[in-house]
Amino acid sequence: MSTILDVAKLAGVSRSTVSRVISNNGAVKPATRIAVENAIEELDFTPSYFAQGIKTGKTKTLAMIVPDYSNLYYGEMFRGLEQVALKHGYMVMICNTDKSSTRERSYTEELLKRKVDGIIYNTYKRNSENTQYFINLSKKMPFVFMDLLPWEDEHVPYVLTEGFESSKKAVKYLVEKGKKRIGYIRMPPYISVVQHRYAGYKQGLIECGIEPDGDIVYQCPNNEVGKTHLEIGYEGAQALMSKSSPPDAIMTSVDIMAVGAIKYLKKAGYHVPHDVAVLGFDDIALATVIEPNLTTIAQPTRRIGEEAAKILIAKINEEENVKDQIMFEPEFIIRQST
Amino acid sequence: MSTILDVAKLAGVSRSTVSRVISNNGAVKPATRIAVENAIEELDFTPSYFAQGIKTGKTKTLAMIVPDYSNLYYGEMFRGLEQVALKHGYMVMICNTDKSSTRERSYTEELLKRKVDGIIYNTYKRNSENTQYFINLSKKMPFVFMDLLPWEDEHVPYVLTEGFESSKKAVKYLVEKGKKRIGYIRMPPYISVVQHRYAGYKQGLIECGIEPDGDIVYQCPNNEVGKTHLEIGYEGAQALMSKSSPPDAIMTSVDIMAVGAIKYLKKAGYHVPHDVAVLGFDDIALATVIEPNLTTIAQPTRRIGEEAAKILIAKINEEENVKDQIMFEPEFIIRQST
DNA sequence: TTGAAAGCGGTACCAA
DNA sequence: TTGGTACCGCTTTCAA
Repeated sequence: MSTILDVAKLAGVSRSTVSRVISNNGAVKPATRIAVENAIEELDFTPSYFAQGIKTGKTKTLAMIVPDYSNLYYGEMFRGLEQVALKHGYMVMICNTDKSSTRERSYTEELLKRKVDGIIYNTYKRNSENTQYFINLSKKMPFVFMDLLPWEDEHVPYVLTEGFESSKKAVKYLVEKGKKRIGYIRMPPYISVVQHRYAGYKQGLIECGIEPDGDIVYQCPNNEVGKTHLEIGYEGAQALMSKSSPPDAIMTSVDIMAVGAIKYLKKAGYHVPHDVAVLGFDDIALATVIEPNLTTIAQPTRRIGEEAAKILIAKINEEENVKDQIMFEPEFIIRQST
Repeated sequence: MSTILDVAKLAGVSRSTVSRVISNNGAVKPATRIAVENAIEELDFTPSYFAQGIKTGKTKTLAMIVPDYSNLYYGEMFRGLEQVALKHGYMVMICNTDKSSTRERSYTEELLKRKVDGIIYNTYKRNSENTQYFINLSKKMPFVFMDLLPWEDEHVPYVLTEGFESSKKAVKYLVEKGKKRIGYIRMPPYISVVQHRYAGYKQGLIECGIEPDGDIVYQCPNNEVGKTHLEIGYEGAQALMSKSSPPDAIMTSVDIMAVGAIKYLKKAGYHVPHDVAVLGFDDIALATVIEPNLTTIAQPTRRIGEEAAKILIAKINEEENVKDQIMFEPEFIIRQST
């Protein structure tokens, strides 16, 4: 492995000049630059990340914290992130926290030690302690919250997909389709982004002149460890259909729950969407695999990842006035399940 | 951020002594060690990865190269990998190559620059040029091939799941079920691990006294860019069923293709498994979501990731006689699709 | 068992 | 536009 000194000697210049060429920082006469570049080429020289980092403090590394990597949603987001990152010479580490707040913290501390340049944080819970920790962190380093509702009183960078209005519209669509009793399967309320969607659902009912009925809202029992979202959807549908006055349509917080719900409904002999319509949120790949294909409120997942990476990189480069709050409009995709 | 010098001052010793304590390298008097540890604690000091790395060359970082991250199979593998890595203080970078050999190379060169301590390589293609490059690399640094057939003439570290015998057995099972014409949907032949499975399929037929018939083997047109495996499965089933003498059972290289095949068969009005049985390989989560649930040859995917990490870490620690060739026996899981 | 000091491979300031 | 040089934070001889 050749060093900057080897290059300097071969090119007949000083180390400083070589440094200027490789970091593209400072004026170098074109002829000199070419000589240096040739020397770099000839020696197949690449600067050491360590030596660079020790001075600059930059690692050219981003990290993404996710609650559950077995949800393909994050895989899709990663692809967008990776693409932008790579274009700018960054690499991405993935930190899977298994929905544990403790692991979110310990992982983050590890990332800080490693001096990653920026962090993308996919929230799972919104409890005050962890949340405050991350809000503080977001003021000290490039940081983006994903899928987390903005706070009124704090400026935090975020990228998310609108969930209130879109859920409201979905309710109206179901009502127009003739559905009278629209149920909901939701995650625990401390998961904030999903709260948003649920609030839209309730508001939609009210605007259609329907009184929201808590009896046909299924909420996952408190923090059921080990239960996948698929299972929650399955059990939710089962619980809702066993009510004395069961729903004729079911909305869910996320697609994968809707898939679980459909699985139960079919098994129990209900026809989807004739007996019960089902509507999801996300538009994961699975939505077009299951039958009937899932009607859903589609997030531009890959683009979300791309934008997050762009925000981070702009902040790392200390660009002024970075637009660091982005809300995407989802797309309502009607398929066979409604 | 405090430095080693701050710790040294506070503990009343030299930088060298602090270094000996943190790297656990060299003799330190117990009392001194405790004083240093207290100072470290008090200052919340953590050594800089850069400064350490510049001397030791170690980054405590692993990388995993995958062809297509939207296949959840790799997500599952990552989980196993991550768990073991974390326990030993390592973090993992994921490199998604989109099945491009060029990107495999460029990504790897980036990893080398970053001095990652070990690489896990999920092969997609087996072309001589890239393969030779990686074989050479595997002799120079901790490296594990995943899902790649061993070579006769080279010792390469690998972790994979047996595919020949298990595929053979699957054929026999289908024959016992009364199936007479067993077709196959496969990936292009340059994907070596899948070759293995296909060879087992053919051998199984022969041992059952059935002449393999190329007419009911669907092979994805050469390197169809943009086609997902799901789509290939769909189109494969379509092609096979349009033959003058269509199959009454279909095996596939991987589960996700089987899912695509089932999707077509149902749409075209065939009953699975009565008209056509379908059998996959992998046991991805989707296998129990689709209907009918997929019969498959299950890989212990998470364990594969764990073992790969263990091999890598053992090699990094320069342990002697590391068992670096592991073949798992798959489990045959009978569900509803056969 | 400890400390002094010379690197490691770069960056960046200052002077020329 | 260039070179000299003092770092960056840690490791590792070498002497004491």
